[in-house]
Amino acid sequence: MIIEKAASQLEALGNVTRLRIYRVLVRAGEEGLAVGRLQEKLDIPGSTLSHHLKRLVDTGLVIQDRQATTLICTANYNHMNALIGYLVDECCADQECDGPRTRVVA
Amino acid sequence: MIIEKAASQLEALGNVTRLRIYRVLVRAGEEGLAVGRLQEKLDIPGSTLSHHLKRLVDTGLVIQDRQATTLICTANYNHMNALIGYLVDECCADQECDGPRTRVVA
DNA sequence: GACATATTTCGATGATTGTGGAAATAGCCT
DNA sequence: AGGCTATTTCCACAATCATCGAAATATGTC
Repeated sequence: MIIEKAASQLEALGNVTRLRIYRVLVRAGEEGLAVGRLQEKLDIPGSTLSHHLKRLVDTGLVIQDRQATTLICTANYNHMNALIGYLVDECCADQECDGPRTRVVA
Repeated sequence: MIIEKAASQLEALGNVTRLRIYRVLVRAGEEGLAVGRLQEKLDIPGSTLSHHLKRLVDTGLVIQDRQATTLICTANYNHMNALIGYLVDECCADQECDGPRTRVVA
């Protein structure tokens, strides 16, 4: 994981509208959700939604899969876990650490 | 955790300069690092560093503690863990989930 | 008080972002 | 081809951001 990628992913999540979108997709799980369903759930104009979705897709946090006319969006858990790992993996590397730790479990 | 706070924390981390600052502090552990030491390590103009540090402090991700003329900065692990928890806590709530999971351990 | 060091605030500039309506495109069906 | 639905691209605008030099402030020492 290079820092530019981590930063762009964090920045993608660092906007209320995009974070709402992402959380709905996280809740939706592996089945994902069509763009239209997202739009209904979130009550956002299509152009705005499309714009934000593109940013999430560009960073790899969201995957889109076309099924006929509808686009199914799913949260990419692998990228999310890599990002979280990046944030915590060097915790206290320079120092003794007694604080809480986070780890990714299978 | 309200979504506005999570988003502002993510946005704070979503900038290469601030992420570099934050990671150095994470590595530094509980002892933290003075602003001056950060500046040396990162080779950033003081005004720029101060500006970014302020954003990290405002969101709660970094704590500053004055010791005489120097300001010691430390990463706030509790806030970081709360943020990570917010990102993953509702994973697949609407669906069966076989994907990887993340949890915070003591 | 004078001075030294650490850090922040001010101010200005160019760049990027968020928003959403209108028009365009993509894919399917008959 | 024509029509229908789903989604994106285009465009414009105001708002926010990143950067950093210069000046200001804070805290301690002599």
